[in-house]
Amino acid sequence: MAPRTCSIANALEVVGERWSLLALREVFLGSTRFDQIAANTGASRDVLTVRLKKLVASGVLEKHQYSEHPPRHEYLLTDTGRALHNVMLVLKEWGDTYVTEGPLPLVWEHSCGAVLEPRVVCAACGEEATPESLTRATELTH
Amino acid sequence: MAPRTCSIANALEVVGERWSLLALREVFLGSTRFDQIAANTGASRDVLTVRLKKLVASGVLEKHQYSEHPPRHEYLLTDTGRALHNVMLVLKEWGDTYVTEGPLPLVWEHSCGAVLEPRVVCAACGEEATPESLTRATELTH
DNA sequence: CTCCTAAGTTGGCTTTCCCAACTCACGTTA
DNA sequence: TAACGTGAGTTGGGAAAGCCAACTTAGGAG
Repeated sequence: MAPRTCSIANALEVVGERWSLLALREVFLGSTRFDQIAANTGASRDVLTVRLKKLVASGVLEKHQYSEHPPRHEYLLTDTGRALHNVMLVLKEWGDTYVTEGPLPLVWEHSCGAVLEPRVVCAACGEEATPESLTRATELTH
Repeated sequence: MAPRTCSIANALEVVGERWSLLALREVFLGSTRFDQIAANTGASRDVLTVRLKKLVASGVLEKHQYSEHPPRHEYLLTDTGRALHNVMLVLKEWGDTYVTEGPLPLVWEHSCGAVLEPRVVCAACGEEATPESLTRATELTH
């Protein structure tokens, strides 16, 4: 049988390879240049080249020349890329809670003044979206 | 310089390899047996064996024997694993919006009656957590 | 001139991945 | 009791991807 098609698989097709999300993390944190991204992620330069090319081709990042003499570029988030911020927040929260030991290496403060603890809620009612509160609205064969 | 330590990297250390999240998706969807997971993800059986072992070792899944004669097992989510539901929802939402073309292959309905559109909000104030609404509460060297 | 930086490229080696076929323990069917 | 089916992996061999360090190229800076 053919594997299930779903948007999780599709999303991972774009950002699921090693180093892709970490490269994006760096851009979110303001390290937009190749050497910074390489140093801060630990990715090897050749792989990083391929990842960045793919992220640009997928419309997640764009390569922007910020100096002509000498030619220098930086990688910037597109709207599509900025939308991944959610993913990183939630993944970070899971890592904070279940994986990272000791003090958290990165903490965000929300504009309300509180340390950010992200919650995933239903846009319609504002209640938390738990596994139990969801039912499948499309039938799947399997 | 040493790469940045962060919970995103730590999380990806556990669930960032190819097939890990898709295997978890299957368990969330109720396909808890090896052959089902293999068929529905498309992962090769040897790699899937390694991934499932790692997820069990990491405390994300547990292997439960549901029949003694014949010996049969299924993979069940631990609390740690269930907490990844958020990640999948948000990743799926991103894939739905920016990657998947045509009709969405999987749609959830929330208990409030609406089709689920997940939003990531600050637990303290309930407002959406956007990149602009956040400031770093810890200093990082780089 | 020589040195330095940014942004990759290249070569060589190692590790993973993929696929199909095989195993093994048990049931079931005839 | 022999043949067949099923779940859950194992195994072998080739293809692809990843890692590392060194090299390149284009342009300042001293």
